[in-house]
Formats: sequence, C-alpha cells, structure tokens
Amino acid sequence: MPKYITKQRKILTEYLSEHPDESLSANQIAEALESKISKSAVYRNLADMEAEGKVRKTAQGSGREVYYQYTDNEHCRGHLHMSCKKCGKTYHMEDSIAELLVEGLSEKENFSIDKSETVLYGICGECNKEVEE
Amino acid sequence: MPKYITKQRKILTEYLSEHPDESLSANQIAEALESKISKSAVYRNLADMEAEGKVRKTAQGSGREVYYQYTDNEHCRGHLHMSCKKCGKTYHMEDSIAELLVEGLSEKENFSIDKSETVLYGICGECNKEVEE
DNA sequence: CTAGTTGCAAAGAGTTTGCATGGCG
DNA sequence: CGCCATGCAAACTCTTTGCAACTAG
Repeated sequence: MPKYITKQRKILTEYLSEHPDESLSANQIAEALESKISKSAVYRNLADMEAEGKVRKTAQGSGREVYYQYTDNEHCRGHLHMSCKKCGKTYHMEDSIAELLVEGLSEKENFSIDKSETVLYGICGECNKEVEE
Repeated sequence: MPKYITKQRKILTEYLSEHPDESLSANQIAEALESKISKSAVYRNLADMEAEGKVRKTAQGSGREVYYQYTDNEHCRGHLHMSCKKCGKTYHMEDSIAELLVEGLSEKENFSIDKSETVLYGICGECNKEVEE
C-alpha cells in the first residue's frame, strides 16, 4: 500500500520488531515514538501494515485494541497464537496441537478457523508457576 | 453488583436473550433500545452484567468491542466459542474437540486456556457452503 | 519535479462521569 | 422513605480526516 519508504515507517517497523511478543495499543506505540513520529502517521502506518499483513490487530480481554508485529517474523506465519492474560506475552502454538484443532473443527463442525485472526487467552506456564509458589 | 431490578435492566436482559448468538456492540444495543433505555444505562448495565459473568465482551476482527449474552444460557458455560467472520454468528465448540485442545495445551505448552474469554474466528459451515455454490 | 507521506489541529465515534430526578423495595 | 439506578449532557479517550508543507524516488 505505501509507495515510499519513509524515515517514520522505518522507525515504526524497527520499534515493532523490537517488541515482537508484546501487545501494544496504537496509542502506546504512538506515545513511545512521540518525538519521532506524529500520532497520525503511526495510525496510518499501522493501518497500512495491517493491510499488508505485517501486523495483527487483536483485542485484549477487557479493553481496547492492540497491535503486534508478526510478519517478517520467523515462526509466526501459519501459527495459532496464545496470549497470557497476566503477563501479556504472546506464544506460538505447537503444530501438533494446532493441527488437531484445525482438523477437528473442520471435520466435526465444518468450521474453518482463521489462524491469523484467532488468539487464545489464558495463563502461560511462567505465570502459572508463580501462582503455585 | 446491582441491588435493584429495574425496568431497564429487565428490558436489556430480555433483549440480549433474544439475540443469544449475535455479536452486538454496546452502541448497537443502545440504539436498538433507544426509546426504552438511555445510553448510559445500557453501558452501566452491560458493565455490571459483565462483572456478574452474564455477558461476555469480545472483539470482532478488525474493530470495536462487542458484547453478547451468555450466562443463564443452557449450553454456554464451560464451552469454547467460535465466531463466524462472515455472518457474525456464534457457535459452541463440540466437547470432544475442546477437550483435546485444553488438554493438549496444558500438557505440551503448560498453558491454561480461559474458555470464557477465548473466541476462535473463522468461517462457519453455512457460510462455507455459500462460497462453494 | 511530482506524488505519496507527514504533522498539526479539528472533527468524529464510542465510552465514561457528575448530578439532579425518579423508582425499587 | 432511603438508597440505588436512570437520564441527560458534558467530559474524555481513541481514532480519523483535511490540508499545507515536506520529501523519497
């Protein structure tokens, strides 16, 4: 969608690739880069990047929308994602499990899941550990 | 959370139970009931109902938050939900598949999924059919 | 040079809040 | 009758848009 590679776009891309597994709102990103990119440029670029499939837009449990980087990123494509409600980190689901799910849904419910838009919520291993301690 | 059962609350509950499987935004609901409940009452009641677990708040793919009824509702509790990106309907996942997923994630990834907050996105059987025709 | 992109500020959309009035129990 | 909930409007937050200035190619 964009035709020029601008300085701002580079900064944004760089910032996102430095925070690959965090869920960040457009506003958070805009504020973090406040001195370097205007808010409107952040919004416009995120929208472009979403259209290009370089970034995914999801919602965090209770609140506002969030974005996070994903394309260009090694193991993201074609994987299902899980987000920890506690620490906010994103995880990639093991293929064997994802396969079972995708096939099961397809065969038994005739539902074709969209891997890139689906995010499972729960508590990750790390955070589960903490609770038990 | 609420201490009184008001006329408005009844109307809202009734409206939601009449639209059990649709994803409705707070605004849509408020507009549909415009003549009967004020916008602020809709928002306040939805927030209360969410706290009580009578309603779930989720996000539809690209956009804003949505709500939909779920407690009091027979087969909702303890089930994973799937939402069709095309028609917007909500489906309940068959137990056998859900079990596999929940156990698989727990054992292999140590991730405990939150069934009530997770919604899988994709295309449902009905809509898949249409595409093929 | 020329069109796409930025920055700013103003406009929108959705949601929240303060306060007086009204209604449930 | 007392307290909670409602309604309205104003306040907020997040996001989008118009337009002149800037800049990548």
